Amino acid sequence: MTDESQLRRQVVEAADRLFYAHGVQAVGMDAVRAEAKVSLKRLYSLFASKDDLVIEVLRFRSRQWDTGIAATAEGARTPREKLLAVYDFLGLWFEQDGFRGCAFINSFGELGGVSPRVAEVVRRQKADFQRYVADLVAQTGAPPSLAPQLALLAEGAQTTAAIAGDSAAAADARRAAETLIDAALAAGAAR
Amino acid sequence: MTDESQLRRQVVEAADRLFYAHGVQAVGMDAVRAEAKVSLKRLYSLFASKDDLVIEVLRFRSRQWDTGIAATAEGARTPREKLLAVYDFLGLWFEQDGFRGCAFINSFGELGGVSPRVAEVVRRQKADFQRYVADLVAQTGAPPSLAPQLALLAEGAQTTAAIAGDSAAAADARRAAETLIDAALAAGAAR
DNA sequence: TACAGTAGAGAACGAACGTTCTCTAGGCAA
DNA sequence: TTGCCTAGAGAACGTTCGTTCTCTACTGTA
Repeated sequence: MTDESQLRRQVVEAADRLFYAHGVQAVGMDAVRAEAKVSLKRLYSLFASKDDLVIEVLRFRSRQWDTGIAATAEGARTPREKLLAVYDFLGLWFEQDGFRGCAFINSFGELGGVSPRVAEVVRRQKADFQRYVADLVAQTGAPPSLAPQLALLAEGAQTTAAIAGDSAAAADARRAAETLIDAALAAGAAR
Repeated sequence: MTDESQLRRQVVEAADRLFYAHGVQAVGMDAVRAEAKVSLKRLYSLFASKDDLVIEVLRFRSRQWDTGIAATAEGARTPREKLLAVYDFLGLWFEQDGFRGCAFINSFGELGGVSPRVAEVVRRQKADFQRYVADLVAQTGAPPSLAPQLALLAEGAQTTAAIAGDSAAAADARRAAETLIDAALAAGAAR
């Protein structure tokens, strides 16, 4: 049982590496098998189909994102700093070797039009992030309309960094976020 | 000759519809043939391979984007209004039936990892847009650092609207852009 | 009418892929 | 040791897809 869940994780991580680097459809199940160092039989005993594996990989990425964001927020004290920490987190990520954008956005572009399950997982992930930002915005006392604006910056930074191959988008987004937060707080205070 | 270029356009538009709706790899050349109402032989006499067709479709989208943005800017007088018109353009696009995000971002996610040609076309398209925004920013007199911030909002709006299936992202981006532009101009004036 | 050339329809080919099946070797109980 | 069960390696199967080939019908010309 523990052995099985450990194997599942091993396969999911291997598939995640390959899917992220090359795209889902460009990676065959045999390549996943080789990367995960499992037999094809075992692979199909752990996941009924490639579709199921793809969904599991996305859920895995989702958990990774959550813990990464939470860890970065740890180092920040005020809600404002926690919000800005999101962009610092993005900056570190963009610098990593093999960064190729947001796996959810990529998967949505590739499979969202044909796989409702993929579309749903991606939608949920993005909705969760919107909620996370909205909570922090509420804690700053700024009006709720600030939250989607800050989320837009984060989404835009991910695609821009991926396509331009330049991590500067994180710093750009952070500076824009500072301006927006300060303006929102000033507008609130003036009222 | 004119006949040939007209046929090419007919095929490119058909392929664009299918690729955009379902993703490139989910659409076979036979489906393109059916949608374009051409024979397979003719199809391959117009485009040497599916790869070539994909590139041509992206270039077609690129021209469409350029003319769309230019047309929207027509109705605006000041550089500031031209910048904000970008988000109005996005808003109209998001409302259209079958909107499924930015074709360049989608293609990059699907094929960027395996096709350098696709990655290059996407990169160029996004760089052109950055330049367009930077030109307008310069005309407003705001510091150049404002430009990538405004571009981030546009990129983020496209993915957010696609995934959430909600066109509100355009209005969010527009409001954020107004705030950023005003803040940048105020900071410049204060100096 | 006879014929050459062209283009369409779609069959055919070869490769790749998701999935299943077969064969074999190794471990373990009796 | 003998027999049984499991699991790995990878062959095999059925399908899909990109691309090419074949056959047929039609057009225009002499």
